[in-house]
Amino acid sequence: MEYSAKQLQIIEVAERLFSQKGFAGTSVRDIAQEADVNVSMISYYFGSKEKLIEALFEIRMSESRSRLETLVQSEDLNPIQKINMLIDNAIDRLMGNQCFHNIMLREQLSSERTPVISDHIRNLKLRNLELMQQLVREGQEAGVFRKNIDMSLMSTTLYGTINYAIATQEFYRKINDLENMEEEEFQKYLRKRLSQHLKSLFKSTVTNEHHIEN
Amino acid sequence: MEYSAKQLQIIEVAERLFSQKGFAGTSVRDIAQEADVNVSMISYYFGSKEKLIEALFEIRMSESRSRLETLVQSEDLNPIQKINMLIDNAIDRLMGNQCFHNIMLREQLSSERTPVISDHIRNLKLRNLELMQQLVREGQEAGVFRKNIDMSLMSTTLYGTINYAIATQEFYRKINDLENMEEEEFQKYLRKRLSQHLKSLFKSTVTNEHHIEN
Amino acid sequence: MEYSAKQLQIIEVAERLFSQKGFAGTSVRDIAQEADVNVSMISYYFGSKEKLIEALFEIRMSESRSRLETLVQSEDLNPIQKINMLIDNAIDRLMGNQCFHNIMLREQLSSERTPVISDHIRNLKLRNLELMQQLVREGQEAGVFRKNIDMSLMSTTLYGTINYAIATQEFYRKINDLENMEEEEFQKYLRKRLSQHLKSLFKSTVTNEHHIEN
Amino acid sequence: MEYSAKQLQIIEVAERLFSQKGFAGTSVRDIAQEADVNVSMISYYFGSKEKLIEALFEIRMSESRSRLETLVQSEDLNPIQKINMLIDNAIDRLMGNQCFHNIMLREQLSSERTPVISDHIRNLKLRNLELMQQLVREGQEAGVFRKNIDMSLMSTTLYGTINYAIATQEFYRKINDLENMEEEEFQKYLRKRLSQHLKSLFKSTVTNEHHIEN
DNA sequence: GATGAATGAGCATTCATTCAT
DNA sequence: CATGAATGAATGCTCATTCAT
Repeated sequence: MEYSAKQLQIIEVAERLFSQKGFAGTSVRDIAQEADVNVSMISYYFGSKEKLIEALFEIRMSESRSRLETLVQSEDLNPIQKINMLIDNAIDRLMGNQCFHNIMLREQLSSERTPVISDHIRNLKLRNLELMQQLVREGQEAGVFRKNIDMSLMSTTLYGTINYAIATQEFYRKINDLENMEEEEFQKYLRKRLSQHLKSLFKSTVTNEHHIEN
Repeated sequence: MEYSAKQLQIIEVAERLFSQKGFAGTSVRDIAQEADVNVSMISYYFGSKEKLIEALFEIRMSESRSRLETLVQSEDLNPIQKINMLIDNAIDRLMGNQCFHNIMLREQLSSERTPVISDHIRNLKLRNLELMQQLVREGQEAGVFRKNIDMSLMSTTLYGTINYAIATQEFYRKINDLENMEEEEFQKYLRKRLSQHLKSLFKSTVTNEHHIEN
Repeated sequence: MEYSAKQLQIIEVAERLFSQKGFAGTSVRDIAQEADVNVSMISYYFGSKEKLIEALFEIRMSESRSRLETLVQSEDLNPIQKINMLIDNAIDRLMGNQCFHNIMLREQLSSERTPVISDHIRNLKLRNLELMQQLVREGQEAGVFRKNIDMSLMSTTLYGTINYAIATQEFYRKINDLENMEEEEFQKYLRKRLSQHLKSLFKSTVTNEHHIEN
Repeated sequence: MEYSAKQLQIIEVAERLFSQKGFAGTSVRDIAQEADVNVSMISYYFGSKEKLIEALFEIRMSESRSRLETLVQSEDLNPIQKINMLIDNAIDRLMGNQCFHNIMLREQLSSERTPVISDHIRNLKLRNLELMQQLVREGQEAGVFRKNIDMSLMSTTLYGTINYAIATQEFYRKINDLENMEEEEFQKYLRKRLSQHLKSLFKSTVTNEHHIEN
C-alpha cells in the first residue's frame, strides 16, 4: 500500500494527536484542522477514522519489523553483544517513535481491539520474542548463559521498562533535577541511561547462576 | 469524602469501562446503563464525568497509599527481604486492581492531564520512590547493597514490568501454552512468576558488584 | 392567599432572578439556592415554577392596585395637580419595584402568555386608564384641559417612558456623567427628572390648544 | 459578513421565536424545526445559539444604522420638520421590525448581557442621541426651540412610547374598539396615531417656553 | 410538613460520515 | 478527484418535577 504525501501528512498528524489524546479523544476534525485538509478527506482517503489508525499501524509496523530484522544479519558478535544490540534496537525503536508506541501501548491496554491492529501487534511481539529466544539459545549453547531463563518475562521487562520510562519521562526529569536540560539532550541522556540499565539487568540475569530458585 | 452504595456502584462500573475503553471512549450513558442507574445520576452524584474519574482516583489512591504505608512497619527484616516485600506489595497492588492501574497508566500516557489526577499520581510515585530509596540506603549501610543504584530506573522497571505484564497477559498465556488454565489460577501463576522474576532481577542488580560501568 | 415567611423569601428571590435573567433563563435550582431552601420546596409550596410567578403577580399586583386606589381619595386638588399626582404615583410604583415591573414588561413582550398573568396585567392597565380618563374628563369639564386627548397614547407615553428609563438607566448615567453618583442618590435624581419631564409633557399636551391637527 | 439564503432563513425564524418566547425560552430545536433545517446546522453555520443572536444583531443593527443616517442628508427642512422626520424614522424602524426591537428591548431588560450585543445597542443609542441633540441645537440656534431640553429624556420618551405601544398594541386595539380592523390596516393606523402623538408631544415640549421650572 | 434522592425529557453541541457537485 | 454542505446519532449535562420517607 502506497500513500500520497497528503495521506502521509494526515497519518503523521493523527499519530501525534492519538498519542496525546487517545483515539476516542481525537476527532477527525482535530486531525483535519491540524493537517490543514478538509474534514471529509479523512473518510475519503482512508474510509473511516478506524481505517486511518489501521493505515498508521500498517506503516509503522512494517518499519519496526524491518528495523528488527537488521538484527539477524549481525553474525560476528558474541551472545552478550547480540543481547545488547537487541536492547539498543528496542530502545531506538520505542524512543524514536514515542508517539506511535504510545498509541500501541494504549491499544494493548484496551479491550476494544481491532483485529487488524491486534494482529500486527501480536505478530511483531512474536517475532521479537522469537529473536530473543534464538539469541538466548545461542548463548546457552556457547555456555555463557544460564538455563531456565523465562524470555517472555525478560521481554516484558525490556518493553515494559522502556514504555514506562517514556510515559513517565517528565517525572524522571523532575526527580533527577534535569528540568533545565534541553529536550534533545535529555532524550539522548535517557536513552543512554536506559541502555546501561537494561544491559546491566539482562547481563546479571542471563549469566548469574545464583538467581532465586523458589 | 464518603460515598453511598450507589455511588460506589457507579464508580466501580466506571472503573471497569474506563479501563476497557478509555475515558473518552466511555460515555456516561454506558456507565449509567451498566450500573443500572439513570443517566442524570452521574451528574447529580459527581457533578460531571470528569469529577467521577477524580472520585475514582480519590478512592483508589488512598487505598494504594495505605497499602504502601504498611511496608514501613515491617522492622525485623533484612534489606533483601524488605525489597522483596516491596516487590510483592507492588505486584499485589497492581495485579489486584488491574482496571484501576490500567486507567492510571493511560492517564500517564496522555498529554491532556487533569491536575487533580496528575497530583495524585505524582504524589504516590514520589512516595513509592522515597520508600524504595530508603530501603536501598539501609541495604547500602548494612553493606549488602552496591553503591550507585539508579532507583528511579529500578522503579521504572518494577512498575513498567508489572504494568506491561498485565497489559499483555493474554499474549503471555498464549505463548506459554496456558490458554486452558482457569482465569483465577492463571492470575495466581502470573503473580508468582512476576514475583520470582522481579526479585531475581532486583537481587542481581542491587547486590552484584560486577555491573556494567560504561 | 396568605404566604409564609419562607414562601415570601422564595418569591422575592424569584422576582430578582426573573428580572435579571428572565423566566426561562432562571432555573428553580437558581432560586432555591439563592433563597437557601431545598429545590423541591418550590414545587412543594407553589406547585410549579409557573405557579410561582403567578403567586408573584398575585402579590405585587394587589399592592400596585391598592396604591393606585389611594389616588381616588384625593379630592381637594385641581385637575393638573391630580394628573401630577398620578404621574408621581406611576413613577413611585415602577421605580420602587423595578424588578417586578421588569418582569411585567417582559411578560407583555412575550407571546407565550399565561392567562392568569395576562388577566392581572389587563385589569391593572384598564383601571389605570379608567382613572386617567376620569381625571382628564374632570379637567375638561373644568375647562382647563383641551378636548380630543388620546388618553391611551398618553398612558402609553407615561408607562413607556418610565419603563424605558428604568431599562436604560445605566446608559442615562453614562451619557449624563453621573457614573460616580451613589446608587441611591441616582435613583432619587432619576425619579425627580422623570417627574419633571413627564409633568411638563403632560401639562403641555393636555392644556395646549395649539397641538397638531393632521 | 455575508450570509447565505439558508443562514438568513434561520436568522429570520430565530428573530421571530426569540421575540415571541425570549432567547432562553427558545431552543435551537425550535428554530431548526421552524426553519426546516437540521438541528446541527445552527451550530454549523453560526457556531452556537449565542453567535446566532449576535449575527442577528449584526444584520439588523447595520440596517437600522443606515436608515438612521439617511436623516442626515435632508438639508432643506426647518428644525420642526427635521424633528418630525426623526420621529417618523424611529416609528418606521421600530414598527417595521417589531420582532427585532422586541428582542432588543428584552436584551436591555436583562442583566446577563453579551458584550457584542451590548456594544451594538450602546453604539446605536449614542448615534441616535447624537443626531437628536444636533437637530435640537440647530433649532435652538434658529431661535425656534427653547433652551434646557433634556434630550436624553426626550429620547427615552420617543423610544419608550413606541416600544411600549408595540408591546401593548393588542390592549390598544381592544380599548379603542379596533378588534375587527385588518391587521395591516391597524398597523398603519397605529403608526399614524403614534406619529401624531409624538410630534405633538415634541412640538409642545421643544417650543413651549412655559414648561415647568421646579 | 419537609427533604434529599431520583426521574426522564430536554438542552446545546459535537461526532463521524455522506452527499451533491 | 476533491470539496464544503449537510446529516442524524450521540455527546455530557441541566431541567422541572416527583417520589419515598
